[in-house]
Amino acid sequence: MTSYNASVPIYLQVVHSIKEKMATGKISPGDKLPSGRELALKYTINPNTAARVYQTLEQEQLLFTKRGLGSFVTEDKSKIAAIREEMAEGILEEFLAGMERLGISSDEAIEMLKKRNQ
Amino acid sequence: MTSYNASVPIYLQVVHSIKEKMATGKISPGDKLPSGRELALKYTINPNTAARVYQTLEQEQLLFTKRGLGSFVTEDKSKIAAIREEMAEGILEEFLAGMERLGISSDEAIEMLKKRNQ
Amino acid sequence: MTSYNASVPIYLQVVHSIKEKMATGKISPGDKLPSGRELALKYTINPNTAARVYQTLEQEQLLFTKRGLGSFVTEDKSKIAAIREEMAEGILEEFLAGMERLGISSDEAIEMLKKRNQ
Amino acid sequence: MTSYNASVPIYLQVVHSIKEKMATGKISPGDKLPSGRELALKYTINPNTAARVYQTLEQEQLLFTKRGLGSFVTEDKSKIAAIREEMAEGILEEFLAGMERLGISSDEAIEMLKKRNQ
DNA sequence: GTGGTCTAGACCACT
DNA sequence: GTGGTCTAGACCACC
Repeated sequence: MTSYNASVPIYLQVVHSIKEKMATGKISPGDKLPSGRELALKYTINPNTAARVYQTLEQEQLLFTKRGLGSFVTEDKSKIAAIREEMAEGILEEFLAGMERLGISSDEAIEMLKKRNQ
Repeated sequence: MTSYNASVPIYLQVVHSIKEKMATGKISPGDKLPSGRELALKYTINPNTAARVYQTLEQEQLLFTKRGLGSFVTEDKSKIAAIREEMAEGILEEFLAGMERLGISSDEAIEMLKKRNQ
Repeated sequence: MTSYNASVPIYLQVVHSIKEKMATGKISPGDKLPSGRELALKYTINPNTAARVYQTLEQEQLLFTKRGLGSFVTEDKSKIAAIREEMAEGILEEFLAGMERLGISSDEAIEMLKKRNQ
Repeated sequence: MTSYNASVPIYLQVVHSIKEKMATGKISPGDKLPSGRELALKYTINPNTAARVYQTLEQEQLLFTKRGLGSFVTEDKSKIAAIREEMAEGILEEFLAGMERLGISSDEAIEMLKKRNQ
């Protein structure tokens, strides 16, 4: 997590942070995730909040829990690919929205990118 | 009372918000800005923090202040144009950085944009 | 408590005093400046006012600040040379202005200086 | 009086201000000066302080008082000329002192003046 | 320890 | 009314 944003619930911030680690390969399919208590310490959040983080990720089938063993990143690589695309999509949206706020069209934005990339 | 917020300082957030209004033409050269006290009320910040906002913008020569009259957007349109470019640049940077974090190159990012734009 | 003093703001007085030390070589490029709290004690001003002093000098790129370490005189000697000239210029202006108020021209003022210097 | 300086007694500041008016011809030999009470109002000082101002100027024979009529600028033009020189001398001293603080000699200072005067 | 930010409230100068 | 300055005291982040 880079910067704290007051309007987004903490548990979603942590969810996002973990998704990013999955999407970027910092954690891989099958990897064990820290325990709820560890997560709570790491992000200095309430254990209940930590539990909610894993609960949310589990609902999205991005991790599975083995009773007594802990939580693990899903083995389903397509899921991982999906969140990667989803995050890319989000970044793209944000980019276009920011540009539009400045009155810059998608086409112009693409031109700027190309120029910069030369 | 309100606990300190770690992320981007409030005064810079407000500075950014005003810059955006300048860059997008929502406020124009010569326009009077709200008084420090009004700004403080509008953003529910302390008058001193509001003062710091205008102080920062004045240092960047984006506004000028007439004692006892208020603060006004600079008449220098080139300054306004400059911040528009600067902000676009910033958004662009952030976009590329986010994409890179996902392991997506500039070229790929441009392709994604094009596809989306069709 | 201490009643407000109308003349030159304290923080600018201190700024000037530090600039003079830079210009005269009493403090050199890279030197560590006293901490904000020390400065506050030294000049018996509020820590916030002391902070403003360094903040002002930093904006003029005459010092740089390392978080948690302190503030240091800029390594850029040209900046130092520039303020020396700037201060000399200011003194010169004040001199000529004072003489003019007495109805003494620049030429006459130079003559007086020469005479005195013999 | 332009700027308030805490270290100089108020009555001397006012004395200086009046001397300047004499030296620059804003008030002329024989002119009537404001009454003590008027002076006190004008500079928002205590009437006793105002009295001390005139007392000081009278000691220097720069003004004389006619009982029941008020205070008047001395008719002795040489006195006026003297304070003009005295003030010029003071400005000159201050100039050289300031330059010396910057490590600039009298000769160099004169050179700077000449250059500027071209 | 360092600097950075924020609040609360005061007084002043200018118009 | 406006902005400008200053104080007092708090909390946070970095080292």
